[in-house]
Amino acid sequence: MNVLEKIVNSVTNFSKSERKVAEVILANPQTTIHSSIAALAKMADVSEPTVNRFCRRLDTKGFPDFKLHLAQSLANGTPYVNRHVEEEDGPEAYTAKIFESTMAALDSARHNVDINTINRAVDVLTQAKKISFFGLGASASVAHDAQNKFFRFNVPVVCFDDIVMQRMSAINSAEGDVVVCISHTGRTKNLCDIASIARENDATVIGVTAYDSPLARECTLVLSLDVPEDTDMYMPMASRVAQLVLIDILATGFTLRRGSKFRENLKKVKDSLRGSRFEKKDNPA
Amino acid sequence: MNVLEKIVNSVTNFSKSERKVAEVILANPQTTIHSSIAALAKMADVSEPTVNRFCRRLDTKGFPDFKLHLAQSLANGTPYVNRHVEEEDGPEAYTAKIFESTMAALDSARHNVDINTINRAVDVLTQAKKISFFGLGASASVAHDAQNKFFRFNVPVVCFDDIVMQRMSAINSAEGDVVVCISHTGRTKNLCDIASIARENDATVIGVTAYDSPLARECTLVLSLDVPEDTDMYMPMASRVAQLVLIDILATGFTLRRGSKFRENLKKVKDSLRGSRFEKKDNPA
DNA sequence: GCACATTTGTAATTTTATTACAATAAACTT
DNA sequence: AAGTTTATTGTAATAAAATTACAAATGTGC
Repeated sequence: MNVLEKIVNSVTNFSKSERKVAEVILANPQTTIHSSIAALAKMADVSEPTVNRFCRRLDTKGFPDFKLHLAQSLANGTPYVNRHVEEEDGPEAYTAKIFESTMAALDSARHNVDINTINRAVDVLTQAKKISFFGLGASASVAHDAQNKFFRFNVPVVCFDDIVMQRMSAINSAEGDVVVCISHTGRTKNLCDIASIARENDATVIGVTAYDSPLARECTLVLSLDVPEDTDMYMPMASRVAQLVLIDILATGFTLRRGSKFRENLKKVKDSLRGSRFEKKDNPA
Repeated sequence: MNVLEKIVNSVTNFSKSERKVAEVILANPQTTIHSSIAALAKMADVSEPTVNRFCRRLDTKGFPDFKLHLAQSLANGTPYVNRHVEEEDGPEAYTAKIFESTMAALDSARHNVDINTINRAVDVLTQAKKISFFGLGASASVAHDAQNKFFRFNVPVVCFDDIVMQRMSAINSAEGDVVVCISHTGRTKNLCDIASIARENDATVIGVTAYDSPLARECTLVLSLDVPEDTDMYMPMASRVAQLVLIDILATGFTLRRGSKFRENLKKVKDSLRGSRFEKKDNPA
């Protein structure tokens, strides 16, 4: 356990003077690691040996060792845990929490995702005659993003966030076409229909969705991303970031499969943007 | 920069004896933080002052301070470094690399982002009569996502990924309106125009873009995210994830500012989706 | 209110780090 | 290549910091 947490947890075991020391340390931990035992003792208005005893009570070898542990706690604190945003949080607090819980979500997704399925999805995508990305609501922007990526590969790509268009597109799909359905919950009725229609027309359907959901059952291949979502906010946040990263992975797999010759192509696409941009001073031509 | 990396990087600037010290430290960093200067000097077979000079060369105040920095580096363990995808990478490799570099990007963004500006942006957004999100290319999907979030707040929100629509919308903006322009590079000419037009019409312009870019100069408020992008892939990946997280943060700040009463509203929006979804077995009604 | 235990502080000691300076080694000049 | 300069390293003295031993003070139970 982290020293800082340890201090908080064992406050009850401390004596009066030790508590004074704890308070000073918790109030300015960053200062503490750069202070001598004498300075800290003075700040807490106790004697030096009291500080030393305080350190020992926390199972450290002494004051310098304690500072080491404290420094480590401060370096990363609780690395990437899913901390929920609370009513009273100020900007620093909620910013940190959202970054951290997003990272925690990615970390979790990384361990849960099935590499094998990813590989098969890449297989299917590289051989596709046409690729369609469908999503609704929050997942629509993920579908758009996917389109923006795969479009660069010079493959026919479509993306619809309109049920009617999706439906028409699905009905027109044929063998060799790949339909990617994106939905965090996997319970959106309309999207399940789309998946079902596409399959009936012999398209391969990849679901970026929850394993064991109605949508998953309609798909040929399911890419599941078990992400713990903070439902307090009533908005999909971390889950959608994980979906995007998954798209990045599929796109990367795609380019790698196609080989280096193909990557020249990507460079061309990127270079084509130059005309629409202001040049960087240090990057003429 | 992390002390360990610093040692590796500045190895060329070291003298012979200092290099001996560096080797010993790199070989057993964990031991180092629990050693005295005398012990370390002996291990490296140099004198104590040499060790001290070594520490100073690394911009630390002395040996104890150096140990503190080293402890922090070790705590971090630099778990999420930006590892580049390579030609020969298999699915496990590139999947892991993309997850990790995305997380590294978020970690970096977290430390670079200016909380103060975030707070001011939230201020401005909560007071907006109308909010517009504009992005082009890869940033368009970020804009869509933002729309999807802010739309739930029952505030007038628009989002265009079409230059003509953006232009018309910008020209019609007025005091009290907030325009959010999203662009990783900040060099997209058309978007700079939009920002400029919006400002001329007294709208507040928030730029989610690179600090010190043409777009940034047109904005009232700049939210910069200094993310190291893997340009080998010729696609914006990590940077766009960071932008999304930033949107999440702004949306969260918005809801917190509005208070708990307002959050009831969000729940209603979410509940409204129920009809379009298959119910969960364990969640009837 | 006294004996005992716990907590806290003072002062001495020890450990640890730093400084000042001298010796050595390397580089450069003529 | 010898002499001069500069950089590097080490020795010994000094200073700083932390720890220990012990004594005073405070609190607790009977």
